[in-house]
Amino acid sequence: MLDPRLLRNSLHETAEVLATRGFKLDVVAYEELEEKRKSLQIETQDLQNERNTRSKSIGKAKASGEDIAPLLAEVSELGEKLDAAKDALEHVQNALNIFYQETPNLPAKEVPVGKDEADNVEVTKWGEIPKFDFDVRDHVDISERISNQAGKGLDFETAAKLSGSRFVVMNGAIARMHRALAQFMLDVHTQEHGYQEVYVPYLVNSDSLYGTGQLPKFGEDLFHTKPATEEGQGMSLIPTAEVPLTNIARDHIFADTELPLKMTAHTPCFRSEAGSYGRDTRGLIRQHQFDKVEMVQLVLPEQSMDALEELTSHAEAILQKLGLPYRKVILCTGDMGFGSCKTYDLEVWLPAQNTYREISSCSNMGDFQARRMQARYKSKDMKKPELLHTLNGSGLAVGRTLVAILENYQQADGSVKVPEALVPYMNGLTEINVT
RNA sequence: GGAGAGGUGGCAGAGUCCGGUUGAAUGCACCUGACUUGAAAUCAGGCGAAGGGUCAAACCUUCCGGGGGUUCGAAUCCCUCCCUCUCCGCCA
Repeated sequence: MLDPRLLRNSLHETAEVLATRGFKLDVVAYEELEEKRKSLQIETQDLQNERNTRSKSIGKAKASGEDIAPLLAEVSELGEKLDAAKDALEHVQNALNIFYQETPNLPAKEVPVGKDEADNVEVTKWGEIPKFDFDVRDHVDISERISNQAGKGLDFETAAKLSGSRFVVMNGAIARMHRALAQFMLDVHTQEHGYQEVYVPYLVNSDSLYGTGQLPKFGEDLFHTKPATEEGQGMSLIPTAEVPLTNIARDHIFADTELPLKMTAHTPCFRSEAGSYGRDTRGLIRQHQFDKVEMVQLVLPEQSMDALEELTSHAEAILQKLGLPYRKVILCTGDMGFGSCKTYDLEVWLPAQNTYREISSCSNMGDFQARRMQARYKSKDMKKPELLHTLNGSGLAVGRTLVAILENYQQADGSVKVPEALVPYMNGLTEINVT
């Protein structure tokens, strides 16, 4: 959520900036509502004031034994007026709330203006793109030749029987490497990057989803145990650990000395991928369920831009340690997520696709989520608590990292080398052989 | 699943039976000042949030888990939902 004052005080400038993200703010409708809100609020408060004053005098009169019947008669129609004013105000306020809730964050000034993915700007490239003197296989082909008694390394057919499309069963050394990757990432972040390891719920309530911005606008991307909009509170499967990790700060006031707070968690993530039926149907790239190691930082406002650079470098460190070539792009205004004011994507090289694919997304959300969550901090010389800033990033998406290793480390005979950094996590195994 | 207790300011904790001047006693924490070489201790004062209003104030409104109701008036009465705790049962 944006600061309401931004819309109230500099509506047109704000609308212009939002337009660079492809968001059309209905300025006329907003102004009309805001004007109504103001007059209705003043009217309502005046009526409430009158009611309060009269009620108090009734109380006094009663206490001193006077007859209160005439006083009661005076107030009789006040209640109806008040109710009408309240209803009208509530109506307008609800309409305004929709504006506030559905308006995305403002991009930082340095974010390149653009329409979509194609306008993202490459910042850096790392690593050598591997050259193969044989026909490269994609991770699905590779994994089919690495099996165990239970089945193929990546078994999509069995998963489809169990659950449906976009699920996977992993077997043997592939499953082992998947597990090893998550352990490795957690160890690096906790031991080298200063993150606190956290275990979180995978089912969350709608307040949490609202806090990080998934609701009310993006509910169809999630799996719900029952409709979250219904009364009675259905819980939803987390689409990312960002949701539980960030909401730890909800309705909390931190001492400034407690910040920055850096947290990391390994969780499964669940996404319905409602809008992507035709895309990435083969392999592990786009699944309804995937594992991810997430990093979240809660920081002082003036530190959040530096923190974004730092957090992104933490995700890069994993790719570098694994020796995976990647590039870092800054997302343009049109491609950024709803709550972000600046986002870097890390894209790993996938030989079989002959292109870079997203493996991490690191965002500074500014105070956007904090305002929704009422996540604040206070220092000794501050009179009032202020909103803190939140950041999050994948460090990394585990499934896609597995894909990248299988494809980048494949050898002519179909075997796959284990990246050096991962060998200790694979019980000393240096190579996964064809079976 | 059964039985009971409870959700109040940064925290702890009164008030709820018998509705009125209670945004809320008290303690802790915190801030300012006095005393002190400094600190501690002591004393005096201050100290919730959101919104409106103002140059700034004054001032006004709302908020005692969420929602609804009764009433001129609700932290206090009624309904409902959520959550926490204790005991019993079941269980990884």
